[in-house]
Amino acid sequence: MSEKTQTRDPELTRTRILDAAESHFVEQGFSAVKLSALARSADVTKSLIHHHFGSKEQLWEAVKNRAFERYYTGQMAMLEEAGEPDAMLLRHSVEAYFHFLRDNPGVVRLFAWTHLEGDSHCGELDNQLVGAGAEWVRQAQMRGLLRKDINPTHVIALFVMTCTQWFEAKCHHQHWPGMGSDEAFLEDFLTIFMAGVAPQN
Amino acid sequence: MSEKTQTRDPELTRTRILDAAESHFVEQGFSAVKLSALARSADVTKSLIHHHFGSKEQLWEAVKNRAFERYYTGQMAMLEEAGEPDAMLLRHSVEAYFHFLRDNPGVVRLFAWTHLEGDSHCGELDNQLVGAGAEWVRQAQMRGLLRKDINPTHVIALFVMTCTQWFEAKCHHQHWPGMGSDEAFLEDFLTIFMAGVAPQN
DNA sequence: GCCTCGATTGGCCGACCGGTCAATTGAGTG
DNA sequence: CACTCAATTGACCGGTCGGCCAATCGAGGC
Repeated sequence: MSEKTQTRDPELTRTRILDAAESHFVEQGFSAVKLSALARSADVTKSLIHHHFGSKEQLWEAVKNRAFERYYTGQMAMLEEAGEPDAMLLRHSVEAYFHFLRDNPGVVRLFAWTHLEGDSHCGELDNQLVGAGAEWVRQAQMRGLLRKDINPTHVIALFVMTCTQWFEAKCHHQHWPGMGSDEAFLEDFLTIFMAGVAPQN
Repeated sequence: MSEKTQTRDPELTRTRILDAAESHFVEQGFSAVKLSALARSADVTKSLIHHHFGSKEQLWEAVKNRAFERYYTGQMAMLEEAGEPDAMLLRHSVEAYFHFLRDNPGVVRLFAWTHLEGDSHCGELDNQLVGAGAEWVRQAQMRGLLRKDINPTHVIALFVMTCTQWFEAKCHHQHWPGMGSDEAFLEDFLTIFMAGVAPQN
């Protein structure tokens, strides 16, 4: 059978630690996390964490790497199933990205913590992603689907940043007077964005 | 003369501590800051910090309050000198906000740290700001200067969030292929944004 | 010239942090 | 079965964290 009842399972232990660590780091950032509490919530001894990951810093790196790899592959899959560049693709990409972030709040916070730390590594990870997106925009521009007088990379950056900030700073602006729901904001953003990038007559 | 050479100046001490604390907190966030290092860089004893501010947490609150008050009054001043709602006001507001953030990188990071902490207090501070901005958008909509089918608050939120995220996550996307300078991005954003909120024919 | 009271100092404390280590356990190997 | 080696444990360490306190200092009021 596949389920092992063995008392020792280093692989499972590793992921148990990683899972607990991710939730702690996502919630509190690097320096506020205490290894003792982390060990407790992973039902593991502190020494075991050091055995598997070396140090708190290395554990943090491991957590980030795993999360960003998940993010990266998820985005890559999205991008590949996108299909032919037509008028609606950009709209659908924005919607997909927005909903992806909504469903993965952890990754948004992880990104935010690393931004504040000045860690640019995770930013370099999605160079390909952005490059591919920008390339698509460029093609759409040539086909007359999008206006030509804007930097393709900026188009991608604009919607990525907007989606990110919406979820990252939600606690900040959710009390603003007149603020709508996730979907209402997305709809208005898409209205403005799509009209803004459309070819001018 | 105005310059006092007295050995004791509690007011100056307070601001020396606040200044040093702000730069530390901006750089490292709350929990990574060590009071001992902070005291050293403020040229002050640790005890003196406790004497004036009570605890690390209260000092953090004081730093945030001072910074956000500065932010708030700065924005209020900007808003009041804005003048009559004409076609260019929105564009100029975006430019002004963008450049304000560029020239005050500390406040961006301070906002970001508090977002991640889940502190919604500073978000409530600018309810009036956003309310006033949204009201202006509403008037512009009625005058036919802006399209009517979008939530005014979302218009404000969109450009605020974009400017914020641009500076907050700069380390993340500055290596993206094809990314332009501050001004180049602002120009493209304004192009898209202004075309997007313009009345549709 | 005291006297008062806040400003300021240095020394100190208990808690707890991340990390180490020697010892034990258990699963695989031959 | 014995041997090996990684997994796992619990006790422990040095460092330093935020915070406290008694003593000293200095400016201003009477």
